[in-house]
Amino acid sequence: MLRALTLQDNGVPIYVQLRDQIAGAIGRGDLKAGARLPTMREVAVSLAVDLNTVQRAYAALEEDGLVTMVQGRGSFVADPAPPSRSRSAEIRTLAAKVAAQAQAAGVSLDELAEALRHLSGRAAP
Amino acid sequence: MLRALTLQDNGVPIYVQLRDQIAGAIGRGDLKAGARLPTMREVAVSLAVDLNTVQRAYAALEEDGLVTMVQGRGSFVADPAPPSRSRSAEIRTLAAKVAAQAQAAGVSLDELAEALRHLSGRAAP
DNA sequence: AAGATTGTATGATAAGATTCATACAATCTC
DNA sequence: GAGATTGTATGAATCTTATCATACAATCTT
Repeated sequence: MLRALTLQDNGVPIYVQLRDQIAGAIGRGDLKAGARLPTMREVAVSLAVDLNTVQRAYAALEEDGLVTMVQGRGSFVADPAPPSRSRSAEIRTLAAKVAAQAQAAGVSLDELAEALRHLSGRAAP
Repeated sequence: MLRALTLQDNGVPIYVQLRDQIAGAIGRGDLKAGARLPTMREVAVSLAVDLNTVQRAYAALEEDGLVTMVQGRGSFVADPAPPSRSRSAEIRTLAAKVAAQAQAAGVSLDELAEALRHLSGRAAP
């Protein structure tokens, strides 16, 4: 289940906030493959935001291969990971995304890398 | 010392990225109270960004009471040290979040950690 | 005092983001 | 098939971001 979307008045464009929050929910597993996303209109109304703005966020998610939209049905978490992409490219993409999160949180990449290695059970080299 | 500032093409306004990165550096202790910030012009030139944009980021930081600017002298970290609360806990939270994303993407934590190290190693000046 | 450095300011311009209003198209339910 | 739901699309208006060019003011160095 998708935790309630929230908007902050911190200069980050609304559609970026929506895109990142939903992408996070998908990556985190809160929204599993095939799960239905809230309707664009639902999001627009609940957040008092324009339908076009929500559409932009959803379109960006589709662009990233995270969701698929079907007219008349709704929007769903995409089933497969993009197959045409090489694995190393996927890793780089994830790393770039994560790097942005880390910077926003004021965490250096080295700090995060170390914390991840710690989580994985191995000690740093 | 302030770690190299970087910009990402992810829809977040440049001045917001600069503001958040510098605020993070201050909160993290990379920039201690009284320390001098890089010149607005230095930042503008090194990142190929307009002086006005950098000024906007700095003005936002001054608005938040994080830095003070003195004409002719430079910009400095404000004296009242910002409350850096439980930093290691923040890092662990971020790491857990990111770990979930990596797992959803089929990327091992070690692979991601290495990719992050790579990103951090070739940071632009 | 002179020159260089640094922050401050402005006005024009272009691109991006957001809203409003409205309409159409595909899908589902009855 | 009729009606409701949902995604798709457009065009205008407004505000925000970012750039460019230029200039001024305070401070420091010499």
